[in-house]
Amino acid sequence: MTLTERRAQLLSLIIGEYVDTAMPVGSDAIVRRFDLPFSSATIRNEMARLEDEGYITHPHTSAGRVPADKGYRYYVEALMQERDLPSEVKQTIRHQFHQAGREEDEWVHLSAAVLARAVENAAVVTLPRTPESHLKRLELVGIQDGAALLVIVLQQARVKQQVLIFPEPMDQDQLTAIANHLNAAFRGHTADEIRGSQAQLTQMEWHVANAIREIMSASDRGGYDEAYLEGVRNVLQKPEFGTSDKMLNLLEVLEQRNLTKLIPFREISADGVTVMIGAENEEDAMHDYSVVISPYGVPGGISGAMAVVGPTRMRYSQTISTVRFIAGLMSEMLATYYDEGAPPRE
Amino acid sequence: MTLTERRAQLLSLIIGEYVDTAMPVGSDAIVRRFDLPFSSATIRNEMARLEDEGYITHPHTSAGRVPADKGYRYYVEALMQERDLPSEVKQTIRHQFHQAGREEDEWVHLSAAVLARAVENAAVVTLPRTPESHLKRLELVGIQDGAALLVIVLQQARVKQQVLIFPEPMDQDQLTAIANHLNAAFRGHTADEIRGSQAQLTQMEWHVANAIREIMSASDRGGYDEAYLEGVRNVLQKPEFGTSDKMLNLLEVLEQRNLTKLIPFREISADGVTVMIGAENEEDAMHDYSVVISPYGVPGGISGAMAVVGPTRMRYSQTISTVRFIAGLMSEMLATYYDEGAPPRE
DNA sequence: GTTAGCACTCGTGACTAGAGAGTGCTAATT
DNA sequence: AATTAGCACTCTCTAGTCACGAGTGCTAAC
Repeated sequence: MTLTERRAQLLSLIIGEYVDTAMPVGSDAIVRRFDLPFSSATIRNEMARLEDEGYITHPHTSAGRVPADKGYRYYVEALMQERDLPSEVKQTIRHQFHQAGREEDEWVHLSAAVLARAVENAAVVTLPRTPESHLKRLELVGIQDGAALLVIVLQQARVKQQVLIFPEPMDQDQLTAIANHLNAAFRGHTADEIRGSQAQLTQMEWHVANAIREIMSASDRGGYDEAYLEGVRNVLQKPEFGTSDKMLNLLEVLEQRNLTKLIPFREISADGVTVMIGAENEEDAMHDYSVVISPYGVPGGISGAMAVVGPTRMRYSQTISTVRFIAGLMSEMLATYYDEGAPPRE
Repeated sequence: MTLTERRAQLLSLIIGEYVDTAMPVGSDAIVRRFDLPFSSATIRNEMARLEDEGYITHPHTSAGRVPADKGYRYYVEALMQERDLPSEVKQTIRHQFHQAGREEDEWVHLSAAVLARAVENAAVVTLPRTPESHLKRLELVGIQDGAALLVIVLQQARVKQQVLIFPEPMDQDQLTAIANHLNAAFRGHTADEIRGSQAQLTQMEWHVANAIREIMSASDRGGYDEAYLEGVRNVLQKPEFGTSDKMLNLLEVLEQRNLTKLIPFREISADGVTVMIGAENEEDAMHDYSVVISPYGVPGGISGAMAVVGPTRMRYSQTISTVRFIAGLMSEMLATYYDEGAPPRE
């Protein structure tokens, strides 16, 4: 399924030109533009062959050629050379990144914004999740007579909180006592272990333990369901969309944040960047869009995914490099702070 | 500056019709549509007067009339009757709300989504903020040799976290000692009080205290800067925007989340709903949009704002009712959990 | 294998004409 | 004085026509 050298070259030129201009490229135009040592007729013949084999198409007779999904695919696999990002760009991105605030959510949000800006498309970054969370510490702080704030710290520096309502008034000393007892009983445990625990608990303690279990389970389940989305505007600006229905479809899917459906997070290879082009994506609404997606995180530990979504007409090389770079940065940051190894049982 | 009874009626009809159809309404059309006891010529005369006085305009000669900002303003002030939401609608909204999760951020996010859906426009909800935060409790949990997670609980059940890097390895006992000391010294204090404190601190303790101060100050400053935005799609769907520049302008402003600029959060009246119509908003990008905005929260305590953004052609009555209702719900929820009264100094 | 030549196809933009919706004005009517 | 009928006028919108240009596909010659 390989192309002759010349056809490959030609495909590459067509894609390059089309990506830049968003206009179908004709045989004549391309000969003049690149000073090819062939006539336009030759190019036409070659184009016809490329079309026969499905790499490019025609919007209609007598328009130029437009790359098809298969053409982009071949380009990404065989023709494109992924070059490193220019160091100024890297520097800029690093700089934007170091303005990150203190919370993990903020990093995720920021990385989505930076990515979207860098590739001029929409970017989606999921919250990272841990393989299975272990309880590190819990705290109960009274806020009203019958209510307390439950704060739990999980392995990998994740903090969760919830307001608990008690059936009867509790003072801070009682709360502290409960917290101490539960800390002693459950430190280092997973949600499942807490469920199966034989520890002797008062009714109140049991109430709290229940809440803890729920929060931890939710945290284990969660992850790819929630994500930050940035740069929708970039996509809408592209000339190929004139408030068309396609665009609204995309928006609909993107906005409901049901991204797991939309973007094949599951299919991503464990390392490196995956590209899905147009109809390769099962979701109908995505048939005119490509997704460039990469996992990030610490091997065997905390991990998430980030993706770029844009029209199939996309600068794949640059996009892939950028996603790779930002995923790397994010992984670094997480590693620095959260690489804890096996959870201790103190 | 009041209108005659009939002109007011007419204005009301024009607005009603235009809001529904998005098309300029003509004298003839309106007579037939509503079986008015006048001829279209009479209506034309009245329309001409309304136009002279600035309540409606002409896109061009020989098109029907379109309400002007001033017309909408008059409508909102004098003509519109705000009716209570149908109880099914209320019930639906309440139901969606009660699926809210555990964290305050989630409530805010959810309320934006629910609001956007209910009014079929974009919705913005700021994170609520407290007047001035008091430290309630802090916790240090080691995560690596030289790093610990600082968790601080503020008055009103706000939890903040940050990873702290120490210049030298610390074990959990040392961390706990620091936390205990600082808890004793600073419980109930504000950021300023911590800054001015005379407490004797070791170098490490001082390091931590600094971080606390910073986090608290940031939390006091913050608030209106960050917000959740939902339902952009609803606005883009409206017939009046065909990927026009106006739309992209709006998107640009909305997406950068620099909402304080965009929406006059400062001008909102302490209670009740404020409406800004078209050019009443100082921001140029907003001249074709109206904003319906309401504060929410606990009087004298935690508070934020929520707003609906849509084209000036908007169902003001329904929008106002909905915003009022959802702001009320949100306030209730906050009050239930966070109404602590004056901060205790234990 | 490459190229020149040529007929053919479509989309685009400019122009025109007619229909439709609406206005504004005037003069007649109530 | 308010209302109405009548009418000329304006402007948009749509469809139709036309010429142009970019492009293709094919054939025959190099």
